[in-house]
Amino acid sequence: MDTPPQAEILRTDNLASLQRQVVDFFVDGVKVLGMPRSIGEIYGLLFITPEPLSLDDLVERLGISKGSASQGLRTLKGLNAIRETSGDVERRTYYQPAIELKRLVGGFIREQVRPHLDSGKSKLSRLAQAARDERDPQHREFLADRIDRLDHWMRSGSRVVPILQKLLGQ
Amino acid sequence: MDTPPQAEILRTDNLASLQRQVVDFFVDGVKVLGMPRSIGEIYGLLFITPEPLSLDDLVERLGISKGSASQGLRTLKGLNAIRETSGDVERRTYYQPAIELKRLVGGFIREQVRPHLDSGKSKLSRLAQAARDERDPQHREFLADRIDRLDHWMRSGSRVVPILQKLLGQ
DNA sequence: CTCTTTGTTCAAAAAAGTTTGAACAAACTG
DNA sequence: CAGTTTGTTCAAACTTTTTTGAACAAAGAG
Repeated sequence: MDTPPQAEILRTDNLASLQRQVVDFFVDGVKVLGMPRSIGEIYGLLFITPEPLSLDDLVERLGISKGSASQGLRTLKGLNAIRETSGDVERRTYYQPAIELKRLVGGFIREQVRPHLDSGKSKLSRLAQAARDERDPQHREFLADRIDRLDHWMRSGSRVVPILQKLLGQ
Repeated sequence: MDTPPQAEILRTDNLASLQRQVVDFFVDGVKVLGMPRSIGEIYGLLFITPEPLSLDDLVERLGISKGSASQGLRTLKGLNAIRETSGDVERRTYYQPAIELKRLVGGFIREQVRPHLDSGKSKLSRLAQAARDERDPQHREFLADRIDRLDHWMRSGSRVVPILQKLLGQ
């Protein structure tokens, strides 16, 4: 946590200064959300480029590997963060960014937030059961209290998610 | 992202099963928030232990190094997530968890959310300036549009934070 | 069917992030 | 003061995560 930013200097890409700035902006953004830099680079470049880009365009302009680009595009698809434009004659697939905040937030919540809330809830009920097995009544009460509190936290979280989603809708 | 959980098997600690479960629950929790496991372990153990614990208690029970424990406690202090109990006669410092969700959320927002929002805003204004330097009017308009959109996103984010904080205020 | 283009997969390499532990500082004790 | 206890620091070791790139699959073109 809190490690100083790496050099940022020797990346060999083919971007103009403004593009690089935007890409870095998104790299920071996705890092905050716990995602790898390649995701931010790909989305960022799509975001600041008027025309749709192909996988090979991304590889060339960002100076990343085909593997990274392919994997990054897959994740972005899963998040509903990009659209594929099926070129009519072209065989190659071209990508454009989804730019509606609502859509992006929705994808993130579906893919990254909900699963954790769900698995947390199931762990919590196993935990509650274990707490009931405690022999010492005093300690059992303490455990029940703490686990109850955890349960409240999780509920608060679940309650807040749709509100958040609504507030960021547009 | 999305890497399978590691073994979790060879850790040598001195915890009962239920304690271990709770600690792991918090480890997962802080990982989601982008923090290292030691933070989750320390907070988790404090959370599920009735009496205050010292740094050496944490080292011994969790099987982590003094360095980790010291650094973890420092971070938790910064987040307002623990309280130090100044033992009257005891020289040693003992720690208890702060268990009010409001307080925890507040600390997290102050330490982890606000700084990113702030640095994002300043990067964005530099970006807006750069966009005005674009020569081609068509492309300049495109850039202005995109950067304007980014600005809206940041504003939405800033607007939502205090609401979130209020909603989670117990 | 063979060649080419486009994209995917995944083991190994590299990078990033975390933990350790020995050296050090601070402050109390006798 | 010298010795002890408590806690901090930070470079090196280690762990985890990400990226690379070569091998492979799929599907169109000739």
